[in-house]
Amino acid sequence: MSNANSILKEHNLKSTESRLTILAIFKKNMHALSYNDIESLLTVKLDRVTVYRTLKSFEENGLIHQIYDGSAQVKYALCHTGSCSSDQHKDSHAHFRCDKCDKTFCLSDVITPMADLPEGYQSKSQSVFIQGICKVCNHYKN
Amino acid sequence: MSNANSILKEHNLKSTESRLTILAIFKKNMHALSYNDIESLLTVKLDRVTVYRTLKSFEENGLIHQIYDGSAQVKYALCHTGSCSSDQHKDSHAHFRCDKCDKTFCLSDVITPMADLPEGYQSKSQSVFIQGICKVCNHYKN
DNA sequence: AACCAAATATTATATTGTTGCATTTAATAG
DNA sequence: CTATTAAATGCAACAATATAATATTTGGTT
Repeated sequence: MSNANSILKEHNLKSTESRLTILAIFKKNMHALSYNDIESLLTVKLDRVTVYRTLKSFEENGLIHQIYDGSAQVKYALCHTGSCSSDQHKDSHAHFRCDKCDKTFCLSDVITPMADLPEGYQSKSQSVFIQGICKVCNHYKN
Repeated sequence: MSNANSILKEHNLKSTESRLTILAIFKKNMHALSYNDIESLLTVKLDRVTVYRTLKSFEENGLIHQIYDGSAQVKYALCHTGSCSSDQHKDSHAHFRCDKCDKTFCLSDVITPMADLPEGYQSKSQSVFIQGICKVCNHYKN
C-alpha cells in the first residue's frame, strides 16, 4: 500500500494536513512544480513559510528533488526511485522543459551517456537538461 | 586585435566605463560569475541596475551566456565561439560546478552525446551539467 | 487524557531582480 | 572641436522569492 499517509511514514515524515495537501498536488500533477505552481494549485490557503518548509523536508527525506530548468523559480518533482535520501539523490535522469507549455518533466527512461571529462576533473553527478517541445504539445498519439 | 574596446564594438555594444569594467572582470576570472560575484569583484561601485542591464546587453549580443548551476543565482560566462547571437547561443558545451571551490567552469572540449528522447518529444537544445571536484581542487598537475 | 517534540502561523527581514524617469555620456555629424 | 542625439546610467521605488526568530498549535505516543 502506498497511500499518502504511508508514503510520508516511509520517509520518516509526520503526517500533517499541509504535507498531505502538498503531496496530493504532486501526485495529481506529474511534472515539476515551482512554489508558485503549488500555491495556485492549493485549495486551502497555506502560509508561504509552511510551503517552503514542507518542500524542504520532502527534499531532505528523499521524497522530491529540485530541478533547475532556467525558469525564475526552482522546481520540484517526486523522486521515482525509492533510494533517494537526504544528501544523496539518486535520480539521475534527464529533465525536459517544454518551450510551449512551459512544463518540466522527468524523463526517467532516458539514458544519459556519461561525458568524458578532461584529466584532473572528478565527477560525482551528471545531469542532462533538454529543452524542446513535449509529447502533448506535439499532439503525439501513442 | 581583441582588446576590450574592440570586443564590445564587434558585438555592437557602445563602449562605456561600466561595460569595460565588467568585461575586464570576466576576462580576469575565467569561470562563471553571478551578480554577487561581480559585485564583490568591482573596485568602483556600479549601480545594481547597471550591472544587471550590462549583463543583459552582453547576453543579448552574444558576449556571455547564462548558466543555471543549482546555486541561488544565475551565473554568466563568456561565450567562446564567435557565433553566438541574441537568440541563438551556440555554446553547447558542458558546465562543471566544483563542490569544493564552488566555481562553475565551461568545459568547451567535452563532447556531450545527445540523449535519445522518447517518441513524441522534440529536442531543441541539450545541456549537460556536471558536479564534482575540479582540476585545481584535485591538485592536478599538468 | 496528557505530554512533548515537531510542525505551523505570524512577523520581520534578506536577497534577487525589474520598472520608470531624470541625468549623463558615447558616438556621430557638422 | 563643438553640437546633437540616442543610448546608457543612477536613483528611487517596487515586486518576487526566500529565510529566520518566535510563539502557538498539532500529531503521535504514553
